[in-house]
Amino acid sequence: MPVDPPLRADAQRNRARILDAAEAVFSELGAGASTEEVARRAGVAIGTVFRHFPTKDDLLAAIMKRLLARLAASAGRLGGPDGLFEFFTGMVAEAAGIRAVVDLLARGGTDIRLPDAVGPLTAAVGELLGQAQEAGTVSDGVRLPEVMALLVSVSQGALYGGWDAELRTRTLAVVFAGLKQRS
Amino acid sequence: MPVDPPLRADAQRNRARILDAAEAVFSELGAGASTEEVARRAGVAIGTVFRHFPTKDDLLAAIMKRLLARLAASAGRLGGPDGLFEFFTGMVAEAAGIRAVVDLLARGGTDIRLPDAVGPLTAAVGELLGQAQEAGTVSDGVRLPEVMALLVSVSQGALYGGWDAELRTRTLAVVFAGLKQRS
DNA sequence: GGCTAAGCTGAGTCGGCACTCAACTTCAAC
DNA sequence: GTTGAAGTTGAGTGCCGACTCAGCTTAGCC
Repeated sequence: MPVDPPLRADAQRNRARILDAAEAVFSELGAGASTEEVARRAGVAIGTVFRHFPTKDDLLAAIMKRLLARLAASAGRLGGPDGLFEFFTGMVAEAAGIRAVVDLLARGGTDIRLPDAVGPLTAAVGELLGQAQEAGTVSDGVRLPEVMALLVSVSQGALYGGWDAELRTRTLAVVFAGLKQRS
Repeated sequence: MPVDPPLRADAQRNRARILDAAEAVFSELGAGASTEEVARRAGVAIGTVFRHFPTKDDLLAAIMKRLLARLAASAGRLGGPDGLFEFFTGMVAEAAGIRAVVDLLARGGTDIRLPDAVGPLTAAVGELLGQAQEAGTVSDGVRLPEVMALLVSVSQGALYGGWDAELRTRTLAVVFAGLKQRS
C-alpha cells in the first residue's frame, strides 16, 4: 500500500497547532463547537483545518485518539489495591476538563470508529481491575464491561450534572462499595 | 394576575397532537430533532407549532414536564423494601424510550427550568429511598442526591452506550450492592 | 537564485433549521 | 346565518456552520 509523503515543515507545525486548538475548544465547548472557532484559536485559516482533516468528524476522531491514549497512559501509571479507585476518582473529577472525551465516549458521537481508540484504555483499566481483585479490594464477581460502563456513566453524569466535590465523593462511595461487595 | 382565555376546541386538539408528536419525535431522535419534523408528525403546519410554543425550548420544556410527571407517578405506584430497586431497573431499561428525558435531564439541555419539573420525581424517589432504608435494604448512609445522580447517570449511560440486558443487569448489581453496603 | 509542488487563504456556496407573517379558514357567540 | 376574533397555513427570512476552490505564498530541491 502507498505511504503518503512526509509533511512539509510548516504543514507539520500547523497540524499540531490545529490539534491543540481543537482539543482546547472541544473540551471547553463540547463537540458542537464550530470548526471556525478551532481555526481561529489555532491561528490558521479555516481551509487549512479542512486540508488536514477533510471532515469535522476526522478532526474529532483525531483528538479523541490523543485524549484516550493519554487517559490510558495515566491509568497505566497507577496500580496496587486501590489503583482502580484512584483512576476512577480522577477521571470523574476531571470530567469537565475532558468534555470532548466524555461527550463522544458516551454517544457514538458523530459516528467515529471508537473501538480501536478505546482499546488501550479498556486494557489499562482491565489491568487495574485485575490487581484490585487480586488484592481483594474488588469482588471477583465484577467484570470489566460494567466497570467501563460505570466509569463512563458517572463521568458523564458528573460533567453534565455539574456535581460538586461532595456529591462526587458520595456517589463514588456508593459505586466503590458496590465494587467491593457485589454478591 | 390575568388568566388566559380558554382555547378553542380545534386549538386544544392541535395542542394535544403537537405534544404527542413532540414526545414521540424527541424520544426517538433526541432533542436535536427539528420542529418541522414535529409539525409533520402532528399533521399541522409549522406555524401552528410556534403559535402554541413560541420557541423550541418551550416545546421541550412542556414535554419534559409531562414525561417527568409520568415517571414520578410510576415511582409513586411502587413501594416496599425493593421499590427503589424496581424503579431504578425500570428507568434504566426504558432509557431508550425516554431519550428526551435522559437527554435533557443530563445536560441542562437547552436551558430549561428543570427544578420545578424534577421536583415531583425527586420527591417520589425520596419516598422509595426512605422505605428501603426503613426495611434495611439500603444503607442509612445513603442520601437522596447521590441516588438521583446515579439514576440519571446510569440511565444515560445505558441509553447512549446501547447496553444490552446483561450489561444492564451486571451494572445495576454493582450499584445496588453499593446502596446496600455503603460504609 | 529559480522553480514548482505542497500548502495556505478566506470569500463564497450550500443546506438545514428556528422563527415570522400576511392571507386565509373556522369556531362560536349572538 | 352573520360576524369577528381566534386559529391555521406555508412560503419566506435570517442565521449559522460545514465544506469548497481559485488564486496566492512558501518550503525546499537543484
